[in-house]
Amino acid sequence: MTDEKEQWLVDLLRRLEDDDGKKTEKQIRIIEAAVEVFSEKGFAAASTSEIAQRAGVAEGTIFRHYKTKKDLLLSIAGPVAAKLFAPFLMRDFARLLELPYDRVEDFLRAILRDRLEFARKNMKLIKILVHEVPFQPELLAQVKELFTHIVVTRVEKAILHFQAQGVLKEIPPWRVIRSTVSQFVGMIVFHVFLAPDFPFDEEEEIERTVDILLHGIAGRPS
Amino acid sequence: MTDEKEQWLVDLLRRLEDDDGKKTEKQIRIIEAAVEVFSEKGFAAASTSEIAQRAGVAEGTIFRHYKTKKDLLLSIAGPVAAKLFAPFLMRDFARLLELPYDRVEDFLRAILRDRLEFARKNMKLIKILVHEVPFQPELLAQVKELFTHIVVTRVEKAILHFQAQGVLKEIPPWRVIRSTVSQFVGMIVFHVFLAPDFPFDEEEEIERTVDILLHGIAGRPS
Amino acid sequence: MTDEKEQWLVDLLRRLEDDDGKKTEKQIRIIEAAVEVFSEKGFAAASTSEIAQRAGVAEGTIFRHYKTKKDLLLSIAGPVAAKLFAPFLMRDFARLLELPYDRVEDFLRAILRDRLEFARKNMKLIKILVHEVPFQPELLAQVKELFTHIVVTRVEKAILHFQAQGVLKEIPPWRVIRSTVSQFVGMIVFHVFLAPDFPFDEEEEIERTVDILLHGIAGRPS
Amino acid sequence: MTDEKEQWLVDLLRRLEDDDGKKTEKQIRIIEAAVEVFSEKGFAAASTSEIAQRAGVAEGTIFRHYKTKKDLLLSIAGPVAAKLFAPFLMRDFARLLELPYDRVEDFLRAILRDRLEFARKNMKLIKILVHEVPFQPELLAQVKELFTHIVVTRVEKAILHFQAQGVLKEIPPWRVIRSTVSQFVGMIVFHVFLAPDFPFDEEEEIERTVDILLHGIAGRPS
DNA sequence: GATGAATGAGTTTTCATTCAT
DNA sequence: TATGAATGAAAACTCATTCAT
Repeated sequence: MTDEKEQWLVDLLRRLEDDDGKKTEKQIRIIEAAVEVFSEKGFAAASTSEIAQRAGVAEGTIFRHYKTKKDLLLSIAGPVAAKLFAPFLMRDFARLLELPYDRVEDFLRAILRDRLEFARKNMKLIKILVHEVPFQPELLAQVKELFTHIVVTRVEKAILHFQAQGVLKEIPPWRVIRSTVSQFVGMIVFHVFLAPDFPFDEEEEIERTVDILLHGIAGRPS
Repeated sequence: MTDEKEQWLVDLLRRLEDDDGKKTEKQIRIIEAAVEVFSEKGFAAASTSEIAQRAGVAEGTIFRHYKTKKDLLLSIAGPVAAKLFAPFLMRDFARLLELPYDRVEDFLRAILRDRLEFARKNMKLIKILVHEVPFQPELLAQVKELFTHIVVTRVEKAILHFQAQGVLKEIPPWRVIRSTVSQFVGMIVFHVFLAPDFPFDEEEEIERTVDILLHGIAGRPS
Repeated sequence: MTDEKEQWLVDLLRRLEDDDGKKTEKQIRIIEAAVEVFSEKGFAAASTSEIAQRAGVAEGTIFRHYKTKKDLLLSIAGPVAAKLFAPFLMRDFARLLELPYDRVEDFLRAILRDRLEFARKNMKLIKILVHEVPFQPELLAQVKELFTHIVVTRVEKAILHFQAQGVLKEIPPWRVIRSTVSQFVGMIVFHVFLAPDFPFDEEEEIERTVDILLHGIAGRPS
Repeated sequence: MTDEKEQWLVDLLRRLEDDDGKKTEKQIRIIEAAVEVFSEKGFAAASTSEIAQRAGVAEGTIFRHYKTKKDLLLSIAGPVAAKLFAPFLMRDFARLLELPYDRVEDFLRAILRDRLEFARKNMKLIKILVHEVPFQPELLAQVKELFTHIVVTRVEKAILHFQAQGVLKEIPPWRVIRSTVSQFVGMIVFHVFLAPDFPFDEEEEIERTVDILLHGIAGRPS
């Protein structure tokens, strides 16, 4: 990994932490209210006056902290994009390659468990991000940049490593990524967004999902 | 299948066909323009005046045909929801159960091929549907109703049938559905929406995707 | 009475009768619907499309018969104004002066009875007239012209005649007119518009009202 | 009078006074402009843009103070309804019953004088009220409630009291009320609305009107 | 004569943003 | 820093009127 890329990562992580610091109480209330309203009605249909009302501040106060309504959106949705990919940015991720090869399943389970938890805690933020990405070029660029960066610098390497060990099929890495993301996203969307009341044993769910990802849904030809 | 359910299906299909009939030329231009603008900016951020302009009609003309802007949206997004599930409503689908058991892969490929084609032809409509469903209770209800109906009356039966034949693993049907939908949606989203310029051999893509769905991404422990 | 004035009266009466002749069935339905809608919502708040709908004709049909919406109003409200004053225009009215002086009460009763009946049969039309007169200069002029004409040419003469006979107090005729109109209008408004369900013996009501007009509400100082 | 009723009265009077307090200058200008335009064209035909223009404010400003155009109307017409009946709500009114019986005429004169003055000062407001009451159920209900309340709790008692003293004829109170209202309204409508330029000696006018009300228009049979 | 789709000017209403306090 | 009244541009929607059929 080049110095430049390391720097980028360090900056990002620092920004994410700053995020929660140095904010007045009103600013926090504004963000919270904005998250609520944006996720309920969508960005375009949300009105700053409703946000102000729910935050218990004057309309003008919003514009003291955020130049425009879109600024407010970006200050909310931007960090989520980064946090979404955070696990892959952590130094821990690199150690993955040192794992004994038969622990890959554990790793996939850990990732899924972590992102499921994250999605549950950040439902509204994720809803906002997903809905606004297609309409906000800045967000789209940010997400693409993050995703590409991560995939290129880390995930792809890991996949190739596991393929060399024979743990994964010899198929193009992007296909592995796509399938994994598909299964994981499908599982998370179902449990968090579509059927949040569906009762389930989380650990078993995770295990089954990883199992299907690895071994498919076909029966064993006897 | 009960008569009542058959009737529902017949009604729906007829409605879908009527859809394209008996429309004045201006009405068609309005719909086309609305699809464009809605998919570009999202429903809330789209203005009826821009739609009118692109359709080359007076703004009032829109409101002669559609009582409100939301009416216009629903008249566009409603049918898409139905068409999205159309293949499962066709009589042909029932014949699936008569297939020789080793042809299940062919069937999955056919479905994926068909929906990929549909997505490509209806990109904008699907984008609109997906984006507005969470904000329009009417749409949500419609989609849920369709999905539930189809799953309950048809797909589940097919899955149980194939499981009895040993073609599919003995896991809860909803898990089969979720995994299949996840893989298929992931593949379609990637090729149609995220990377439409990615060069690929469609038939191979389909085959690989079905293969991963059925047999997973794990390597063969030699 | 001068020839000119006689001519005016003759013209008016003829016009009133023509009114109901030579009208197509659709025209009649339009008028009826317009009366309904105008009286329910007021002229300005009434829409031609609602009138067309209630009349069961196409919107364009209204404009084939009436150049503008206001035209439609005037064709409805104008005649009512004339009919409102009709009794004073009739030849019979002139004979009033030949009545024995002690029959004045009978005459007042007859007028009140007649106008009460008229109001009951033309509630909606009168409502329209009253509400639109202040906003439609043409109507206002028409009403003023009619009222002045009648008062000057007929009623005033009658009052002076009765005063000469000692049947009426020696007060300015306009004061007699005002008091009479006030009492009569008050009575009609009450029974027809304000409390149409108030049960009452019409003949007694009329008698009492005329009695109060003539002799007041004061008790007899014993 | 029960406590509850007293409370109602107190509330109403306080509301009427508040009415003129705590209003920004722009708000006052909006009200004034609205009164002008509503009285000139009627509510439905008045446009908020004209009101804004005459008030010298932006159109949006109107809607900051009044949620809808109808809100603006009600905030204007509502209080008028109350003020119209105010004299009967005052504590002074109760003292009427203590007057020497031969002062009833003075009392009627005072009422008439007061309401004549009120009408002159509030021509436009009264015009608006009268014209909109039939089309705004809220207003109608308010007026009915006020009128009924007053009549039942106060006026009727006074009439019975005077009848017991022999000052008024033994006729049903509602008939006394109707005749009085008719005569007074007739007089006020004439002098304020129909013929505002008619030159007259106000005191004499009032006296004559009360005289006719009390003793009628019949001549003294000599 | 009758229709009803189309118009476009006008209406009420919303709302992000500014600014004096 | 915070406020909230004020703005005005733009939004959704209405409707009397026209005109080709």
